[in-house]
Amino acid sequence: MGISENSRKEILTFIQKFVTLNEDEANRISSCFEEVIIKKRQMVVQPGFTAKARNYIIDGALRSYVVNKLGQEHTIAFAVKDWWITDYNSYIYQKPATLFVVALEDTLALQLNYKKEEALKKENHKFETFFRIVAERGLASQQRRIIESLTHSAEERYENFINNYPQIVARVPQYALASFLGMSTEFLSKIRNNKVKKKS
Amino acid sequence: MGISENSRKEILTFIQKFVTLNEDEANRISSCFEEVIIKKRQMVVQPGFTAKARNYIIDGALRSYVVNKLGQEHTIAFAVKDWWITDYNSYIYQKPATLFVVALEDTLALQLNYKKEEALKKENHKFETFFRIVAERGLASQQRRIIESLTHSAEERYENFINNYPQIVARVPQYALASFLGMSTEFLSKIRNNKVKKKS
DNA sequence: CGAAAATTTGACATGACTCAACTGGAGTGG
DNA sequence: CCACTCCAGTTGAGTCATGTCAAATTTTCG
Repeated sequence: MGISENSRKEILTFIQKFVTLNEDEANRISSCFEEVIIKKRQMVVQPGFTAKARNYIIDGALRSYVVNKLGQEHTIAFAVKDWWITDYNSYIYQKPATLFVVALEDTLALQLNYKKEEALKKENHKFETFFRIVAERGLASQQRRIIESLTHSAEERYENFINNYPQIVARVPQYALASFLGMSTEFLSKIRNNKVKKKS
Repeated sequence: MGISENSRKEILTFIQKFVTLNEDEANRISSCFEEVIIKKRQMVVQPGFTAKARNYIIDGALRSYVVNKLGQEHTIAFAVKDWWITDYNSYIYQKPATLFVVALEDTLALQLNYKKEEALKKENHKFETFFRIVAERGLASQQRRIIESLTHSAEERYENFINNYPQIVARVPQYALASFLGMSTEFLSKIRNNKVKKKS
């Protein structure tokens, strides 16, 4: 019980980018997190079960994905250091998940339980503000993702991704990246190795 | 000046789905909105200019879209009665927009200015809660959109859309729907008229 | 070291796009 | 209120971007 000194420092640094906390507040919010080690391939969310926590990554990488009726996986999100991940439809509405959230490598994360988060938001305006900002930024980032996927070809999406998120590319297997970018692993492989036939 | 009685009632009903307001609070928040009529084809957000307001639709329909370098339009979102729309990347960070937001028909909307929204969120925990919930739900809805677009064929996306949002299909031109669903107008037309060749 | 997982490659298939021509309404001005 | 224009939608032919399949190769890790 209680999180490590380093994790506490990390999460508080993150929170204080957005709101300024006094010592009591810092103690209060940091005490609501649980430190967990998620082993590679371990699931933290599974379809059919309600996501009971959101996960803040201290170190490592998680990935959320759906499996369609043909058995194909589609990556919805990645999370590396400093990012949050969960199945938001499940977490926010506390209903069964449709996503898997799985560790791509051994990962150290802080979990915030839904009930505890509700209590935090209720008891202190600053905590409410913090979660509002996190949600807003998630919204803006997803808007960017939608724009990117609608307006660019497979090759452009890959180029843009490696430019914008090199730290993710470095840690994530290629099949997961391909399914995030909305293409087959084979096609991504061809793009990477310049095997795609081009006109002109 | 001040908004009409009906608009006031509509927005307060919406807000009170999420938080309970006393009379002073109801007066305070409703007084921050401005009622506007947006004529068909009129823009409320344009690339290069910062989105200074978010728009709540009382009646009518708006659409946000990007234009890519080939001049093709891609619809990012629709908004009809009870929905919000803006360029969130521009609004939240108060930086220049990349999207157009335009009226598909003459529309009555309530605009909430960024500065006024900031003040509201700051002064009252309940208002902060309200905007947090709106952002969270937006996030969840965009997560659903991303899943839908990654996991379904053009034809399935169309079928699902008409089942889930018949009220939007009824008000929105087909080219806008096609570009929202990520396909060409011609292809959507063929789907609608069963002109798509199928196997077996 | 060996097995399983991930990636690569080539041949072929196909879903969706482009282009161009045509049709039918809706809006506008005389 | 007619004539004209223009915009949205339709259709078919041809093409292309990306997918599928299957086999070979490389990497990872127990």
